[in-house]
Amino acid sequence: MESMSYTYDRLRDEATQLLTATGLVTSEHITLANPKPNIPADLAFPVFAAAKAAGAGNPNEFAQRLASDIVLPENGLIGKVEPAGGFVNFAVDPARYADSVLAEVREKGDTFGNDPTVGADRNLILEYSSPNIARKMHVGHLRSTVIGHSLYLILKALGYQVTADNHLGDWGTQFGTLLAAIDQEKLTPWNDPDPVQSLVEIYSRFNNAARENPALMDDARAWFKKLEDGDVWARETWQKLIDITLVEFDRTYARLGVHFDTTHGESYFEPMLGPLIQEALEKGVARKEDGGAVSVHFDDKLPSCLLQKSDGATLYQTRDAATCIYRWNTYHPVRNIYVVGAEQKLHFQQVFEIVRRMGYTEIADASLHISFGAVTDATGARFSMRKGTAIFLNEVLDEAIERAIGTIREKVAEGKTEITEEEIPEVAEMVGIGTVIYADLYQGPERGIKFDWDKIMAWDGNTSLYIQYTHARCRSILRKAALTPPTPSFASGRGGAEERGGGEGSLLITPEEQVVLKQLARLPHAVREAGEKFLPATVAEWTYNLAREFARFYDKCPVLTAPTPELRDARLALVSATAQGLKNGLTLLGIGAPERM
RNA sequence: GCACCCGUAGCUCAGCGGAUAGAGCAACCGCCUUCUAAGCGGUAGGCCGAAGGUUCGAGCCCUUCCGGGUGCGCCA
Repeated sequence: MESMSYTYDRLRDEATQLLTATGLVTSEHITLANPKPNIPADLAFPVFAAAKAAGAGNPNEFAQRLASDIVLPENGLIGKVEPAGGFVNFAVDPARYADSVLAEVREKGDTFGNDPTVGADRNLILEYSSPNIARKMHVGHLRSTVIGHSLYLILKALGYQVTADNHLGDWGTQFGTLLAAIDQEKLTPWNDPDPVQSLVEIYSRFNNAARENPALMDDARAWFKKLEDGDVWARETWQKLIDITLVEFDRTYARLGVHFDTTHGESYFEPMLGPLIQEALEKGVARKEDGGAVSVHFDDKLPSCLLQKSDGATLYQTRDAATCIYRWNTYHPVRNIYVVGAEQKLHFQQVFEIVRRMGYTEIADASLHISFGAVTDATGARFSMRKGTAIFLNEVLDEAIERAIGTIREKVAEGKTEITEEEIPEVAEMVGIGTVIYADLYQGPERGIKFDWDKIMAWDGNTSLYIQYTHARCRSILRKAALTPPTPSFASGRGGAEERGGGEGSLLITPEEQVVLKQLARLPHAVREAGEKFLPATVAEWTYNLAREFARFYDKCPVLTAPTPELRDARLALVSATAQGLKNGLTLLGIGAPERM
């Protein structure tokens, strides 16, 4: 499939071609940089490496020679070439660039920024969220869910056939704990008013008791073994625990707008575990220890781990290795991605290495752990379900929506918004939940997050609310413009203006207008980069910057009352394109773009 | 002890080996008779944890150290 070419791509290609056409540099020495904001150019070519390769002594002179040898084509996107120190700087032709960008945003609409040629329909597995059954989702689950879902949207926009998998924690000794407690105390949590809360309490009560009396844990381990062995009561009870928990999880996912294609819990892979251990033993990857446990040793690079406990039960590593191989056999993905906390880095290194040693090198190479730092409280302490310090995800969402409703009502009282009473609940949800999502996505994932209500609900500056507000302002202008009769040039799109000897872009020449256009043009680049780095923050940053540049334009350049009808139309086109860009950026983050707020 | 992540403005963070290191928050000063002031402009704020090295050029790459976090078989 031929790669997709946006205006910004053509700008870069044009610069590269102009440089190579001089015969002084070859494409291998060309890397284009973004000039610093104080430099009046849009693309820069640092000549140092090329000058060296060409045997030119002085980079400054080489840059001057290059610039003077370049012949600009008549209708190209580049309008000016200038040497500056060891750089050759390219500036766009404002009118032609503006026309091209506006046209492509108008043409692509909701798909502006997408590039399906990157993924080219290849399969990709993306695992995220993966909460444990019989627990409530707390703020710690937010990161995997939100980062994962945004990556899902971004990778789909890049043309991958993405399978989103919610790898539910529905297996393991923790279920032995619950079964032991339910059995001992003859409990029926599924009949309680808040069944999942009951499970959380049962689990914590049992663990507390087990610390006093370690023999209880033996009972728990025994019950998990029974579950694995297919004990009827254990299986039925376990299924009930899953069912009652999923009801609650699904409600949370619906609020967040998060989607999954499959929800194979760990238990799904359980039938594959025996054969997997057998295969690992036969291939000499694992070995049986004296106590009966099956272990894997990795030279001195990685600490060793277990595939089977001495009582015959399996572990997390066993199930993940089986999952990995299953995914290879089922999907043959080019990437197998896990969005899981940083504390599991070693775990995934071990799993991928086990799989590699078993001969599944393709899936080992394709597998990737996208890790993120832990969420802690303001003092840096981790949230603990046991100590009752955990903040539940639904609480956070409720609080965010409450605050959004409060603020919207204030604006209604001040007469600052056209929002209707009926629209408030929907918009408050978009705004409140968007705020929570954005607070996680705007920064890179490696750092930990200190959970702070005021910060997560912050409503100034780099927040989703600012972006949504900017979008609503765009839409407001466009609504008002529709109330007055459009002039012919706007009604016929770019055609009318071009007949007058220049597109609407030729009128958008103020710095404020140009900066918005140039930022708009970069969305495809930002989306591709986000996909390459698996980093939604790239898209968040682009979207925020577009909103910021537009806010400056909004302040300086009247649209509806522009000096001439032609300029009004040209600016309306810019407003429309900006609204589209903001919406597309927010959408890729999993955040809604309200019409009014 | 070993491994990985982080260390950039008072706080939270951006910064593909390139030009004078950037945003937001907080602080201070301005701007609503004009498209939503949830906004815009301005001021102030920095030995980019430290020291060596590589390079024409280092916040970015290498080495060592310091500080914080996380993880190191019968939990997940």
